[in-house]
Amino acid sequence: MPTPPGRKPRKAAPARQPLSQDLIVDTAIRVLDAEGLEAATMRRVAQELGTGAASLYAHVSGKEELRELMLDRVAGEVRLPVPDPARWQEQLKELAMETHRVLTSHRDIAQVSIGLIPTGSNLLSVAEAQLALMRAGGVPPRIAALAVDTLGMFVDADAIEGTIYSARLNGGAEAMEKFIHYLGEIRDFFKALPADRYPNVVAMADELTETGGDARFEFGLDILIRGIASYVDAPEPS
Amino acid sequence: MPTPPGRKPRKAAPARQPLSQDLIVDTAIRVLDAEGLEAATMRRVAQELGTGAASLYAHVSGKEELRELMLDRVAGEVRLPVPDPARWQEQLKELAMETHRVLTSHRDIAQVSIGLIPTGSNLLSVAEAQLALMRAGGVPPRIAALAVDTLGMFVDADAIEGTIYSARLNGGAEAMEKFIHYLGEIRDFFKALPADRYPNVVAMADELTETGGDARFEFGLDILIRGIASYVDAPEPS
DNA sequence: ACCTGAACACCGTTCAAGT
DNA sequence: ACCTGAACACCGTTCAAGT
Repeated sequence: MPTPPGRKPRKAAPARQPLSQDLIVDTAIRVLDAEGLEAATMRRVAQELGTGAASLYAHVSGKEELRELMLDRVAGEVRLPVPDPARWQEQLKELAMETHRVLTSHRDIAQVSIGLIPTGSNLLSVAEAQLALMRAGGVPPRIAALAVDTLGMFVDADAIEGTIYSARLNGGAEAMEKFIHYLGEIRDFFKALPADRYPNVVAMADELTETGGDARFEFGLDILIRGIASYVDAPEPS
Repeated sequence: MPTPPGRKPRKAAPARQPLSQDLIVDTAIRVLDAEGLEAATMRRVAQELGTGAASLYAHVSGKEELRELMLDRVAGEVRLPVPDPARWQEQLKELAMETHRVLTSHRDIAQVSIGLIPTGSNLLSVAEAQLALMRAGGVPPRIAALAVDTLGMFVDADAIEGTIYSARLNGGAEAMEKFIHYLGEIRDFFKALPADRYPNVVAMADELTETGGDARFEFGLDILIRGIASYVDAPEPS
């Protein structure tokens, strides 16, 4: 069939943007934010871009690399402090909370972070900022290096803990309600346990099933930073 | 064809054990230990049992429940202390290390533990033991409840950290070598970074890429328990 | 160089049918 | 009640073929 007059011969149907690593990561994060990490598959991201999964492999080595690129893009949202040596403990806590906030604002992306040595430029900037704060505060290098790992692990773990249920459910405001309801069921379950085998679990059922909100995270953070600070001008651990 | 004389008419070909939840969990853990969590799929476990995946659904509600049952079975291997109030901090540390040891001896099973509220009987026994130690030591209930969460998170996170690479590789002794080699590459990468943007990462490249072994884990544990102990006979945090 | 369709070797879960 | 095969709707990755 010849093209009828007045109709442009189609070149690229919907004038799609050409593929690029940035575009792929953008799209993957959109899917992540909307439906969680599990939904951000190669095939799904490709479909969102109007192509097939095979096309992504020209820009990304595979699923694992895409996930790491997503995490590093997200890490770019973390606002870094200007070190003030007098306030290093406070600033370290704030940075951990800011990182936690950014991670949890992107569903279960923290899943990618745990057990990953940071190599992306934004992830490295966060690590650099943590190290700078501790060095300014006089924390010995070996302790500071260990503390970066420990703090990162703690932030990741709590971020995962907080998103695992809401990520599994459909998300949205009703997810929170469902979680509260689930916690109530757990509390009743704990209270119904045999008191001779689990006396403390039964007795502390209420305390164990309090959402805590950010309090639990801050509690852990406080004792971690307290511990780090205890090595300032002190001998290293044997 | 009639059955030839002297040959028993086949009833159940290899006289297979009938399916049961225990048998399914046993088999799943065998696959886990041999090839890691990712390999322990419904289909794979069923195949190992000489049947189809659909057959498992009569004994287990799905993949998630199977994983939780696997974790609880593994938790049964944790040796629990007899509380000695005078040594509660030491015993709490030992219990955390024992849990860590058991988890890491089953590949990446810790992945299942993080972000899961314990409901299995063995998991509850571990939590009960932790609570008993802290209560014996005079830790206030609210702090003890928070500390169970925090300690569990920390143990899980470090167990994941330690197994993530070996689990991804084929496992075995050469996995460790490969990991050491990978760490060396990361160290070189850190040292090659622009020193103006990442001065501390460059300067501390060696410290940041030390395997640390169990030292890092113990470091975190020490400061966590130190922090918990600081709430004994002290006012609760606001 | 980049993109594609098709294929390969997998997933978890459901369901009608069998015993 | 328990088990099964087949089907459904997915995965990640590879590869020969196209432009």
